[in-house]
Amino acid sequence: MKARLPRGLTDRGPADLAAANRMLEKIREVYELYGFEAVETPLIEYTDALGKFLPDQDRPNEGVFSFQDDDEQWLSLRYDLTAPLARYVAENFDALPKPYRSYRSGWVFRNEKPGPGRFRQFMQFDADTVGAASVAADAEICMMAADTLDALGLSGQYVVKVNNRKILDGVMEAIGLGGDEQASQRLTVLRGIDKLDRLGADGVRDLLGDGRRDESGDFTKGAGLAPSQIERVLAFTGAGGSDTASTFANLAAVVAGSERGAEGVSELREIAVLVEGAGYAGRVAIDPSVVRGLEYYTGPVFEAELTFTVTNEDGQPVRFGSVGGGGRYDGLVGRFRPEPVPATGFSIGVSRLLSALQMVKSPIVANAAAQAPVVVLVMERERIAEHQTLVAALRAAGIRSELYLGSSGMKAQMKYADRRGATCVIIQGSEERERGEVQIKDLIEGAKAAQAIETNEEWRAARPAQFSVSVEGMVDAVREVLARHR
RNA sequence: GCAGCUGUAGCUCAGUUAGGUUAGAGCGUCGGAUUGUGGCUCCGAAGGUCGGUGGUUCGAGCCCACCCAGCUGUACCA
Repeated sequence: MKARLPRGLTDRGPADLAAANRMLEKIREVYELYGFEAVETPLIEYTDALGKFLPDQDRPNEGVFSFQDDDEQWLSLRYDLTAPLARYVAENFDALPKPYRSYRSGWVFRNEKPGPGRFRQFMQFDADTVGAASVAADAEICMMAADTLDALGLSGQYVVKVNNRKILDGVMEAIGLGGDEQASQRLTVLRGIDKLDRLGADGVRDLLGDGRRDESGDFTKGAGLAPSQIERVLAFTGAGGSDTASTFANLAAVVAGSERGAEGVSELREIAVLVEGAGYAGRVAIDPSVVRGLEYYTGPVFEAELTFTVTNEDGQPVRFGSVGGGGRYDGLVGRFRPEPVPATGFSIGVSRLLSALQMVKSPIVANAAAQAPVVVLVMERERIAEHQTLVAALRAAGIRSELYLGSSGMKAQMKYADRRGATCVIIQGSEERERGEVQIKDLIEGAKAAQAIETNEEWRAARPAQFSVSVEGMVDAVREVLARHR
């Protein structure tokens, strides 16, 4: 059998795990500080609780991993953390304080085509406030997102962009796409706008009109809007002015004649006032080009974007882009309840944010991995118990250490220690044992010394960077060596 | 799903103007020189159904058909 990792999934090593844990801990601290509390829900939910999607018998795993329970009910792996939270809140509604503010991180799964930076299993870190209809809740979430990015060492390198779905609804109304029968056309428009950053205004213009042909020759059908309708939509996405006042003036013009649009503008204005009043101007900013592709948002929508540039595979500098997003979803919890329940939340894409932190060499994630263990070599196989006492002494002193457990000779053991990244090894053969001593070899110093050595004979004779200490002195000596290379 | 490209050793790739004996290299791995010392150097070894199946041919890694897988773009992403 061939060992192979399913596509779209990934293994993680010690360095990645340690870095991710450090980052998650930092995010958690900020969320706790804001008074959010932890909650965890399972990876599996009833399929119908996750959304309107129901697996059909032919393709039950389209988009979401699904399977049938022994009672034939459909179960699915969660594809985000929002729908399971909605289920949890609805199910425990009477016991929870409202507004209920909670956070959680965990794996989510999507059965979609993977690509660079896109996996079928990935981690999200969410915070949500359920039961607060005020835009103050939305503003708080945005400010908390900003504080989180600051805490991670990204100050000045991000902006949390805010928009309002109601304004777009107003624009749709104004160009005659308001009715229920045009819902699918509205969704096409929404998704077209969402690609603005990737395709530019011209690409989006094609998508809103007849359609667009990509470089492989594949054709994507457009929304079929008339030129005047398209320009009105683009006037909305391009309404961001040089300052907040001009942005709002542009927005007011774009939604002229739509009550819902005006409501959105006024909500957005309220958020702007709250954010500026709290001193977050510049970090949290109004940006009409943010729409988000999801249908369930009902009001404010946000996106956290990193503004520094990275070079892509073609050598072109591009913005790092979005590391999280969210918005108000007043309809989701209400699906399980007789009364409507307002809610708003924000979701961080953990692995994307982590790669950003690694890219800017954030101290939060640099050298997060534990120092490699001290390796005690086995020189006299029949006296393994005595070697074990050396390891035990190191461990008792809190020093990460291990006994070589393979069957190879000393040379191979040295190679093993080298490959482990060990800072030093402990050598006790019969000579040292009889003297009550051990040899401590500093592998890092030794490697440096080796660079000056040319010949093999010299190399073998030199035995660089190693010294003898009494068994009693071993722990202190090892501590010194470790401290030198920390 | 649609479109394009690519499949030769663990990895990166050669494989020559027209098909021609036993398919190569570098890196990596393992062993030895050095049975108690990482590196360097030298020597050696292991490792391949040439993605699969069928076809053309005296003969296929190379040509043809179909299939599979991977990559890239695009769509979908509730």
